[in-house]
Amino acid sequence: MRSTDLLSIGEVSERTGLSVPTIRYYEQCGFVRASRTPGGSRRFARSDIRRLSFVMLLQSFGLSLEEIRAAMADLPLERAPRAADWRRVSAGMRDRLDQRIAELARTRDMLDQCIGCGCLSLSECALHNRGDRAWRHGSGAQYVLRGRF
Amino acid sequence: MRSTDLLSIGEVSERTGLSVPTIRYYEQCGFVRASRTPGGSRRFARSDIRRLSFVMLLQSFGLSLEEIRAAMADLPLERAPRAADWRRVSAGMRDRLDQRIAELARTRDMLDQCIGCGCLSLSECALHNRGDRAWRHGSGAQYVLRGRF
DNA sequence: CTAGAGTCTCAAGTTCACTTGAGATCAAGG
DNA sequence: CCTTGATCTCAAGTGAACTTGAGACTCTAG
Repeated sequence: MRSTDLLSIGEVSERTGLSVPTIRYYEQCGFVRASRTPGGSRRFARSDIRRLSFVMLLQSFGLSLEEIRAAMADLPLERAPRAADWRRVSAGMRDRLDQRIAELARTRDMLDQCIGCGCLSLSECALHNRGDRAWRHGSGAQYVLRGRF
Repeated sequence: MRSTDLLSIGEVSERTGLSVPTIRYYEQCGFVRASRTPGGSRRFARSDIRRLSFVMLLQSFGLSLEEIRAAMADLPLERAPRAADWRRVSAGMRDRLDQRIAELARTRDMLDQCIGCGCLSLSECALHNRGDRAWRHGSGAQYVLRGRF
């Protein structure tokens, strides 16, 4: 084991906490690309752990896999990302995170206000209308409006 | 129309932005309870709009319908909630919202730090381990770890 | 060399949160 | 009375994100 610094899918599973099938699924989604042994078993680079951890992090922010794919689009798949690559991607996330924090804080303040003044008219007051752009936007299937981070 | 202050499902749909089938679904979930006309059509109280708006709000925070059900559990279904009822429920949400904001802020700071120092070891550093309680918690099906707000 | 653990692929199942469809019924204007 | 639009119920379909199962192959310790 550890002849080179390549990892089996089981090792990656232990280090990330992701199940083995999930890692295969994520490879299929394009988040990582594993090389293969002559026999056909996947071998992952150490940097893939970082990649997968990042996927999990963005997921905890409420992003869908598709959004995560977009966010990580300019991390090179064919080689281990350099610090500069990570910096670029993470900086974008930082901005979105800031925005989301600000939005939640705004919502909290409005909640305080509505509760405090006793109006409670969530449907008419700013509290609900804060999301106007999103509701009823497209005509097609909407499905879940996830955390949207 | 508007003989009493009861609303048809279409009117509720227009005022909340929810589709008609979704409102029926939410009734089935127990978020609202509509009375019926002799003919069998649903009639909603005005306070049900507030209820549904609140559901949408919590959903935008990333809560699942089950979590929302739990959060709204002590809003009385059989009568229009009073200001005091809303205050109680909203106060609980306010706390969770505060916690979530703090958690996101912490994550942002750690992201800054990791990016800044160049370590980028999301898997070992505090950034990822921040969520330790959640990962690999139950042995059964986990499915999506949604926004978790 | 062999037993057992780990992997492989591919297909099908599952949960959540709805949406879509079919066919019947209700409600109100002309 | 008739038509048109809203509503009803019930069943089945959908998309996302995985999980589970079946059957075969690989790898490594003894």
